[in-house]
Amino acid sequence: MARKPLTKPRKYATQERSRATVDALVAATARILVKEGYDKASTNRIAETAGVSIGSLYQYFPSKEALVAAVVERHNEDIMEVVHAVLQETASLPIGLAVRQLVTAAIEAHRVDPKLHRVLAEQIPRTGKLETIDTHGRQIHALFLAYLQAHKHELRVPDVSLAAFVCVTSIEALTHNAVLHHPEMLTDKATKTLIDEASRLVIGYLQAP
Amino acid sequence: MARKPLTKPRKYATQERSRATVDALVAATARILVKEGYDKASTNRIAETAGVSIGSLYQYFPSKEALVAAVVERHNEDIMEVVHAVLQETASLPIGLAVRQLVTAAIEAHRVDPKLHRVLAEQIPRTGKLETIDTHGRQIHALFLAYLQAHKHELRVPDVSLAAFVCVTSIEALTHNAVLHHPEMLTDKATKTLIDEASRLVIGYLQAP
DNA sequence: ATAGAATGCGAGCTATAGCTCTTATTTTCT
DNA sequence: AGAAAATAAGAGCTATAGCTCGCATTCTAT
Repeated sequence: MARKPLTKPRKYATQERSRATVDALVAATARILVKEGYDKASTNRIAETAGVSIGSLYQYFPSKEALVAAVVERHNEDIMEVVHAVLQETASLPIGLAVRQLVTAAIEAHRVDPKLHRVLAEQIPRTGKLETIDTHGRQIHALFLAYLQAHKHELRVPDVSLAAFVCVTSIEALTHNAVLHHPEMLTDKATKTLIDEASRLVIGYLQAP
Repeated sequence: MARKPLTKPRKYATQERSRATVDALVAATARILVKEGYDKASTNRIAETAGVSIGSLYQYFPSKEALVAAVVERHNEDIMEVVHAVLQETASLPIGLAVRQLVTAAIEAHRVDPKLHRVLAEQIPRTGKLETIDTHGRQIHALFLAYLQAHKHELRVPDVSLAAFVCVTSIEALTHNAVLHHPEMLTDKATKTLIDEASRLVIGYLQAP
């Protein structure tokens, strides 16, 4: 009924031309996701938008899901770049300042491509490959946990790992929610207030008497 | 090409028999969502599982989306029942105790039907009707804001409304995340610790010196 | 220059999703 | 009892999604 590998190996691009194709496909996928939503992002449409034939598309991506996964990964990388940068500068700061930086970074991260972020968060069914792509969540958690452990003496919490979970989850939710569902919080003034409050929340928690 | 309303009005069930049909359909939808995931939940499959013909299905639900929306609403109602109950008992308590109750309620709420909750949160593309069904989020926010306003004298926050946003968002994210992605936090002991920490987080924030 | 690999193409297949419409059954009302 | 309204049934239509496969084109390397 279905012979499996009669077709060519669906492998990574090696020549430059093909890398361009792959890039075009991923870019087109992102564009359509943002402008038209997940439903309209059919593989045919993606190929067409990318100026690539449907056959070529399937040479590099075994499924629509794989395409979306690539977009997610690319977006996560973009975000991690921002976060990483800020956290680096922050490593040696005391908690009071570091947390503030972290919150700021979180907001920055959510501003990288808010529309795409929203689509990825709200419209994409996490199924199959997509199910397991919370990479950057884990990563941030690990980074922040490391920071906390290095500053253990400044803390008053019973369990550092749990504390990291509490902080990261809260900050992420706060910024996510603000950026995606409360545009009124994005004026300069409101953003500042939000940062203040989020920082107060977390710092108070970490250093409570 | 397409004549619009040549068919019967797609209206609400009035007789008892039809109410049963509707219930069966909603229940079947929920069951399939949980057991098979969103993709497998085709209208045909739903009708079959409900023991109802596809024609009858479309007599009451104009689309698959409407069916899912019904499931979401039913689930939200279930959750709001729990939350409402707890918040009622809590209205006159001081913040220290009230927040603890609220956190507990949040966890309870997430335990109503975790599997369904997860599917609804992770697999359902928020599109069309679904886009606007965050009813219960708004509701909880309003309820908690009312509580905070009634206890304004106990607070030390610059903006009560913003404070409500911060608290509700954090608690929701914490419990959501814990219940859905950290089953190890669901032992009795771990849950207690989580409640302690979440409460400390929020109370510290609301009453900071 | 030419073989062989890598890449690109796109007509077209298969499957199924969502949905309509006609016909049959049950309920309600008089 | 019998007419009319409400409800149920399900064969089957339309559309399109995802994807394959044979062939054409372009690269790479000798």
